[in-house]
Amino acid sequence: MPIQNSKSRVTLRDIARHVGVHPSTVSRVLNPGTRQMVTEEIAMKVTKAAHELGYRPNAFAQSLKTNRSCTIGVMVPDLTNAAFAPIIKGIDNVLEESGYSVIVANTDNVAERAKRNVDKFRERQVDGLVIATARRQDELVADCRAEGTPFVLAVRSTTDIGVSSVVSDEVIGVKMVMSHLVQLGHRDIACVAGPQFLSTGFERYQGYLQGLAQAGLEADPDLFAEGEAFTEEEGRRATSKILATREKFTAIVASNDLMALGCYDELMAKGLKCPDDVSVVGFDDMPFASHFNPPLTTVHTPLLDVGAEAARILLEQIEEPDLPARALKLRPELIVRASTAPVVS
Amino acid sequence: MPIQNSKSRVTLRDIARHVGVHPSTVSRVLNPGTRQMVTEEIAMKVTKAAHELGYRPNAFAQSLKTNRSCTIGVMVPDLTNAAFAPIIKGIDNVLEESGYSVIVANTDNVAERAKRNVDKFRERQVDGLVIATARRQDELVADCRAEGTPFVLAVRSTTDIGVSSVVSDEVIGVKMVMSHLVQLGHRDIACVAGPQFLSTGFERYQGYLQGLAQAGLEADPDLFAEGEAFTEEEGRRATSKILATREKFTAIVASNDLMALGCYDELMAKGLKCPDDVSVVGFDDMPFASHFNPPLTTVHTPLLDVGAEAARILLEQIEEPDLPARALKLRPELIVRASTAPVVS
DNA sequence: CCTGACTCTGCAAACGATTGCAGAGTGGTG
DNA sequence: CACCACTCTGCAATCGTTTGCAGAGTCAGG
Repeated sequence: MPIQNSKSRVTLRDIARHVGVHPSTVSRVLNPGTRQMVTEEIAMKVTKAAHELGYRPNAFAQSLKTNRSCTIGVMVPDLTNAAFAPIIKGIDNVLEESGYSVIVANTDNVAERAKRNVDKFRERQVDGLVIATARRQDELVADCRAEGTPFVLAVRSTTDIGVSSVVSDEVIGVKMVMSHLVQLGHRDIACVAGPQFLSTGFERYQGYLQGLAQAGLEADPDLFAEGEAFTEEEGRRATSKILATREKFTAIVASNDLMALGCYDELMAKGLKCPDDVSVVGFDDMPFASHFNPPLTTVHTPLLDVGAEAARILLEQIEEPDLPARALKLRPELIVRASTAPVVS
Repeated sequence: MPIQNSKSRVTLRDIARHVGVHPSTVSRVLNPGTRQMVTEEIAMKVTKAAHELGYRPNAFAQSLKTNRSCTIGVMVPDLTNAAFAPIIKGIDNVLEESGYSVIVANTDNVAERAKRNVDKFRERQVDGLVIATARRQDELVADCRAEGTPFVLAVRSTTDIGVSSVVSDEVIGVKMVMSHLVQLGHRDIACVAGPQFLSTGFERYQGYLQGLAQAGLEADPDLFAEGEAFTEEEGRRATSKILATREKFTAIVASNDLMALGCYDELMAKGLKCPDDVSVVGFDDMPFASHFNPPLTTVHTPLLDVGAEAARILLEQIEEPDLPARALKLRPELIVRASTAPVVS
């Protein structure tokens, strides 16, 4: 087997010379869309030669000419947060089939870094963006709209209308939680909320309020505390704040699983037992939520599907830029585990 | 504010025309390496114009010309496995500073998919690869060597010599585990091993054997079971196999945290308590290992650092392709939590 | 004042593909 | 037999940069 000099790439020209045709002919053969333009016989020879010589199209040259990179950018706030990996996986799964590649960017929740990343994406001419970092009011999103870059929001939406997004239906989710708790006899239900500038934090809190109202319960400001981030520490901090001002309550709705974990920590530190003294419920159903102590009752967000759907919508949008924006809400599911229990009277 | 027609990109030419110089001059100004070739006055004007017009270099054109894509590919077996996200994050962190972007590929542990992904990477002319999917004998790795693509292995190494890799020092890790267990009085220690075709699975098992020997204990084949994958189910299956053949043992060394979780499951199903009846230790210290029930004693693998170092080595390798390969072993750390306890006699 | 050394800028040819256009060849029809 | 329509292939421009080379200009030294 002749060792192919790895420095010298095989180009269309090489094939052309080898077969004895013009490079453009080779190009036509190799592009499915134009293949039928050339005689079958030549086409065969070209394909064969291409294969033998080990031809690999130069993606840059192609992109330069066609202005499409077959690449999409994904922005996540924190790769380490177990919730985002499934999203990326979902995206990757559907994009792989279409020959797209995904470039990921980790913003670590800093806006400035997000901005830099979008810039980098633009330089790389990504065909579209999946944004999982959006705040409810996000200038980056506004920027993308203005620039005309196709993009779709995942998990977190903005207040703007007319932008595509795929999220979990938070309202339904919280309602399930609230009726579950009420059914268990809880009447004093606290809310350890996530940041209100994120749609997830906001909507889950709003849903909590609605849920209370629907059950004929009154919202007590002392039973609410907002964390500054969706983290365990903030969950703990918020819980401790509530515990400090208000003694009696029997359940906590945390805005995501990590914060719920923070509740666990603080309750344990204060000698309270979950679920015996206080029931806790989270959101997202991240991996291992079933292995926490106690196994966490939570609202399952179909993250893989969120990613997959976002990718599909984005693909559509890239194909037909004039398509109207689509806002998709996926159905969440209440997973009852051991962190919620009937209130003992 | 004049709305810039988003269709028409600003090119070097545009700037050149605007300032009244030749495109090549603009190019020189904008490239840090050649900037001092041109008069400061012109350079200033160019920079200013570039900024005003909102110039963004076209990465394709650049790459086409320079043959460098400032892009590296990362292959992971499973994005959803919490262990791999930190690696990617580590990589991203150091690459971002250098202006590189990372393209991720998820192989889902299927070799054929890995192959496709490497092909895709080649088409995209990635400057290098980080491979976290390597088997001990990996033809893909051999392939990459043959092709001369710069790459470095992360977390998992191969039997080849002369390839760069950064992994955790498994031997040290297991030794710490074994002496910890022995010190607690354990003498009948089982091993729930991961796949032996992966370096992690293999070395952790070898270390286990060495550890036994060092403590003057004999290896009992009945106390060993190999899972086919690093998953909770396989961990559970292996545990159940050991439980079936051998009644008496007081500790299990699982080859990673997920498998340890499987041990938990099976022990509980069989009515055994951890750590009262059986101590369990895992590997990796994945996020939330501290929240399992009981909190898991495990060997912390510095995944973020693994990623970061891999990226650094790769960068070096790209800069100077003739550099000798470097195999880096990072120091793991034993994290003692509540899943290990003294053996009660 | 001429020459040589130097500095700066422009020219033009790449990089590897795509694509509108035109021309060559073929075959069918009036 | 002439002409038209049609199919197939080649030509050449183009995408936006980079870069070796050459020419223009400056300056100092002899």
